Amino acid sequence: MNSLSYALLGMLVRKPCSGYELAKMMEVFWQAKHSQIYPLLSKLEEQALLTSENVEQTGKPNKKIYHITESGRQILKNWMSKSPALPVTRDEFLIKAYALALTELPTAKRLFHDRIAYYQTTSENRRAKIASIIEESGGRVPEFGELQFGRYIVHNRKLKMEEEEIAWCKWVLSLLDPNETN
Amino acid sequence: MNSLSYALLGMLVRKPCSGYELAKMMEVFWQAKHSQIYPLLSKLEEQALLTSENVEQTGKPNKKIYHITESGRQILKNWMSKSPALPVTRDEFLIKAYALALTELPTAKRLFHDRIAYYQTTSENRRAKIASIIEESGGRVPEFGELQFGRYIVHNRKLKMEEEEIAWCKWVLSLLDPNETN
DNA sequence: ATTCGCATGTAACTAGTTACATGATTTA
DNA sequence: TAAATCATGTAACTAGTTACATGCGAAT
Repeated sequence: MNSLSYALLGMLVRKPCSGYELAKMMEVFWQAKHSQIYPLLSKLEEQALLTSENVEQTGKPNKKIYHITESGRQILKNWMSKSPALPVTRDEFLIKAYALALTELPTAKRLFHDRIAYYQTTSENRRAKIASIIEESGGRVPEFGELQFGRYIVHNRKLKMEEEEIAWCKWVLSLLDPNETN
Repeated sequence: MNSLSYALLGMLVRKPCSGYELAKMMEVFWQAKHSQIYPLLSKLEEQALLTSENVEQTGKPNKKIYHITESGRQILKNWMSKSPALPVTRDEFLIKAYALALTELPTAKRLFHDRIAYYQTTSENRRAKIASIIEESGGRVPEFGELQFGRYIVHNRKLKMEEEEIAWCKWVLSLLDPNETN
């Protein structure tokens, strides 16, 4: 049982999903590839933490919908109360920021402008996502105990992070050229 | 050449270091283990991106100090101007937050309180680190072009992130118990 | 015409972790 | 006296990525 296993179980608590859907939903945590997800789902099914159901489709490939079992739910709940492993962020951009003295000013500025553009896009998508969660919850913020609560707080965390990144980039740009308004 | 290679080159631009020191300094980016770092340093030396110097010590084990070469510097500079790979954050805590509905309220609250405690410690260390960088720069904020600039902005990014995490945890706690002041 | 979305899988590889191995000095 | 710091390395393993493989329907 690695953290990806728990992530999959966690998403299946909310609703039964196909591997394909899970791969897309994994974006909130980190982007696991389908080549890692599919074999893991099989393994979790072998361990009876999941069951699967084949769904025939027309015009689209058939799919396998996974459901969490009671023992899957138990294992997840158990793991929940243990103190989590330290987070790891692997971000090449920080290496570039660290070694910034090596580049020319225009290159440095471009790096930060591109970063802002990227996070502007992701944060807009994030706001739309949060709005859709609120909509799904009948137009109000989900409360603890409701299935949507976890999703709601996690996407909010991500949004904050994305907005913070933009703010930091703007701060660095202001240091890069003290005379201009970026 | 993977991102860890560039991270090592980047840190060696600032000053020559031993593998042991580099392993500790890697904390700003992510915590790479020495078992990954030592063999990589050898490989980078084979490729002539680094040179090493043996330093005999008394009372302590001897060490190998690595220096970046001109071609190492060139390769790093070249990589700098390319657009960076997307950041990846693997954080088990987010999985727990997502599946929060599965736990009882006291467990949920403990999870967030522990998280706050952890980031309170790291953010205090971070502030000390930033203060020491400013001190090293003669008591003022380093400017673009100075070697310390990159370190300064990166540690500031980390500090913001840590403070944001605490703020988010407090927000979640306020949702968990709307009647108490956390 | 080509690319995108749907959908699932395996094979080969690279990256990262844990454990093994050693050993003196310093601090709690 | 137990643990932490300094210091470097290898072996065995797990986790994650890239590439291979297939194929229809819809949109551009």
